[in-house]
Amino acid sequence: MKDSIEQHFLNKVFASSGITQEELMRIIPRYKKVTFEKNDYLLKEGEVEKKYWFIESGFVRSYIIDTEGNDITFNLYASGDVVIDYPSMFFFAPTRENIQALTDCICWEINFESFQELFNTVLNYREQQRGLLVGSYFALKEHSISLIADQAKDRYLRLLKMKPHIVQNVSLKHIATFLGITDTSLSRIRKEIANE
Amino acid sequence: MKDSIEQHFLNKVFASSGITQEELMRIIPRYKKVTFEKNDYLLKEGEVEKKYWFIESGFVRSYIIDTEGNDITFNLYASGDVVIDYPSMFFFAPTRENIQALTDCICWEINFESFQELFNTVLNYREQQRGLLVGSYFALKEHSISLIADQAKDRYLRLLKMKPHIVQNVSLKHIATFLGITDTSLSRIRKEIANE
DNA sequence: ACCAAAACTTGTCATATGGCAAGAACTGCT
DNA sequence: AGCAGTTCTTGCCATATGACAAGTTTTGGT
Repeated sequence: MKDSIEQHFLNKVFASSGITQEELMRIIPRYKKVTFEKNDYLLKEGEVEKKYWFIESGFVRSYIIDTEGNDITFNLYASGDVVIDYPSMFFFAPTRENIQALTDCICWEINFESFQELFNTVLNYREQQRGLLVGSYFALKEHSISLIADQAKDRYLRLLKMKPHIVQNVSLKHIATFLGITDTSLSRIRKEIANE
Repeated sequence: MKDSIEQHFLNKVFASSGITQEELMRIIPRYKKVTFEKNDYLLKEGEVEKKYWFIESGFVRSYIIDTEGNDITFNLYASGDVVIDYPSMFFFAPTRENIQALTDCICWEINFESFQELFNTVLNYREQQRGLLVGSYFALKEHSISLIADQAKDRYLRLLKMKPHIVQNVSLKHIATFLGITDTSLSRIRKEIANE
C-alpha cells in the first residue's frame, strides 16, 4: 500500500466520480507509480502494451510518421490527463503511434487485467472509465471539427485558450503539427497575433 | 417479441461477439425497430436524446453548422453502422450536431435505460458495446490523421476505397465537406482522377 | 562560460484550395 | 413531357499555407 502523500493524486483523480471510500480502497492499489525520463517512450509504434497511465506531472506527446515521413503530433498530454491507446488496450491492435515523454514524468499505471477486473466489478469505476473514453472521443471530435472548419490562426487561439500550459511548455514545432500546419506558419501566426 | 425475420439483422449485429443465445434473448427485445423517412432528423443540435441506433438500411448524415454558417458533414453512416452521439448519450450534453436521414431508413433503437441495464448485467454485451465505442474512436482518429497528413485527393481516394457505397450514394457536396474541402474542389479532384 | 545543437523567425517563391459566378446535367414533381 | 430546383462542373482570380534556405536566438551539456 502506498503512503497517503503518494495517494493524494489518485484521490483527486477519482474524486467527484461518485466513487465510495470502500471502492477507492480497491481501486488505488491497482495503480502503480512509474516514472519516465525525458524522451522515454511510453509506447512505440507496432507494440501492443496493455496498460494506460494517468499523468501526475510532466508533459507527453503522441505522434505518427505519415506516408511522406513527416513527424505529426497527434496529441499532447499534461498533468491530470489519461494517456491511452484505445485500440491497443482493447483490441490488442499494434499501436499506430509513438508516445513519448517530453519531460521527466510521474505517472500512475494500470494494466489491462487490473483494469478489466475493476471495470467488471466496481460499478462507479465502470462509469468513470467509460466517461474518460467518451471524453477522449469528444475532445478528438472537437479537434477534428476545428481542423475542417477553422483557419489555422483560430485553431491556435483555441488551443491557447483551452490548454495554455501546453502551449507554454511544448516546442512550437510539435504544436504546429498538432494544429495541422508547419512550424513556419505557426511562427508567422504568432507574429501576427503579437502585432495586433 | 419480434418475429424471426425481423430479428435477422440484430442477430447478425451481435454475431461473433461471444454473446450466447441466452444473452441474445435478453438483448434483442430491448431493441425496437423504427423507421425514418428521407430528411427526418434522428437528432437535432441542442437536444439530449438518450438513445442510439443501428442502421439496417438507408443512409444517414451528421453535420454541424460552423461559426461562419457553413454546413459541414461530420460523419456518414450506412447499413450496419451505429449512429450515436456519445456526449449526449453518456454525459447528458446537448448534441452539437444534427443527424439526418439522407434516405428512408430502417433502424434498431435502444434507449439509455435499457442500454445501461444490459451494459451492467450482460458481460459480453458490455465488451461488445465498449468495442463499438473504441471502434468509433479509432475511425475518428484515422479520419483526423488523414485531415492533417493527406492531400485532399488522397483523402477522397481513401474514402472511395474504404466506403465505396457511401461515395456512390451520398451527394458530392456532403462528401466534400466531410473530406474538409468544397464541392468545387472535389469536382476538380474527381475530374483529375477520371483523366488518369 | 563556451560551444554545439536545437528551436525559432523570416524571406522568397510555389501550390493547393477557396470564392464566386455561370453554365450543364440531373432529379423530382405534377 | 415540362418545368423548377438541385447537383455538378468549369473558369478566373484570390489567398492561406507549404517548401526551402538562411539567419537569429535559446538551450543544454561539459
